[in-house]
Amino acid sequence: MALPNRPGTTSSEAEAVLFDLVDVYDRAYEAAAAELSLSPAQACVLGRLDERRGMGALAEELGCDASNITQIVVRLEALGLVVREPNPQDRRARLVTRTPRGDDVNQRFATAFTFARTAVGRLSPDEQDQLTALLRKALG
Amino acid sequence: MALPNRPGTTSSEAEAVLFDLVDVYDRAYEAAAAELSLSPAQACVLGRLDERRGMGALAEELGCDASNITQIVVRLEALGLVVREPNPQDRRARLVTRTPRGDDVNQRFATAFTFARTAVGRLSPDEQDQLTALLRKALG
DNA sequence: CATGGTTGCTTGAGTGAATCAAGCAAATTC
DNA sequence: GAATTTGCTTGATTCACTCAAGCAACCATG
Repeated sequence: MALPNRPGTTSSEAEAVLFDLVDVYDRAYEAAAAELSLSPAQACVLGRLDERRGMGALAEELGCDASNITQIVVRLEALGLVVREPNPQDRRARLVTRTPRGDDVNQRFATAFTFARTAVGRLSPDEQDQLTALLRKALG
Repeated sequence: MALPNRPGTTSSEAEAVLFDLVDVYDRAYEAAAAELSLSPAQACVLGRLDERRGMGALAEELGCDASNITQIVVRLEALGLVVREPNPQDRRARLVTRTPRGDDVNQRFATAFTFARTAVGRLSPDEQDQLTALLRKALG
């Protein structure tokens, strides 16, 4: 299990709940990925492939180096969850697509990662709206 | 930058804001650690050392293998931020303490990691209470 | 067109986090 | 006092991540 991104001290109660939330969320994400024998990074990339797209687009969206994506995609490909096809428009580029098995695993991941669904589900529709508004405001 | 723990699809708005929140939080934590040339895991361990404690206690609190803690502490020790002293009560065990430099770096990390403080600070005291209550309820 | 720069991706080297298995020494239990 | 358990470290392995370098293919511009 990955170490939490949790500071040592907390000044307000609201902050403390926030830390808890992030911690529980991250662990749930990791656990859901692990159920399918995926790393969090692999689950994340797999989830972005509803449409076929290039390596560079993935790197940019996910905010990391292209070579990082290469590695992760290579592993997903080795697992048979993804294929890299040549891009007919640009022979340098490669388009990544989920295989049917990849679709299946991705679907099962979405089912297994219940955290956000469950958490939001504990709130009434009104409360959900309040939460949304408060978090939007807090995020600035 | 680490890949986000973000699923591919989102069903409700509240969920989407939650994903954003976690994403922004994690990136802010990582960035604050990076400012001090620490990894997130190192910053996390350093933050737990307000009192001296054993390796095992750290591992248990942070929910990971003891050997993982060993590595991280070894690196923190190499950076001069932490020392491992023998435990007079139990000669198998070792107590980890921050050095003065460790205290300083930890303090500067706490200052640099403004995310939660800033986010909560955008809310009025009433709103903070509402948020706390909603998140508590959502966390179950 | 040629040639020079840019883009898209991969490779290689290096670091760190994480896990598991194995080991060792000190403590505990019986 | 022998067997077990506890606390930690070591070693091996995997993966994520970054940076630098490289290689094609694309795209100017003259």
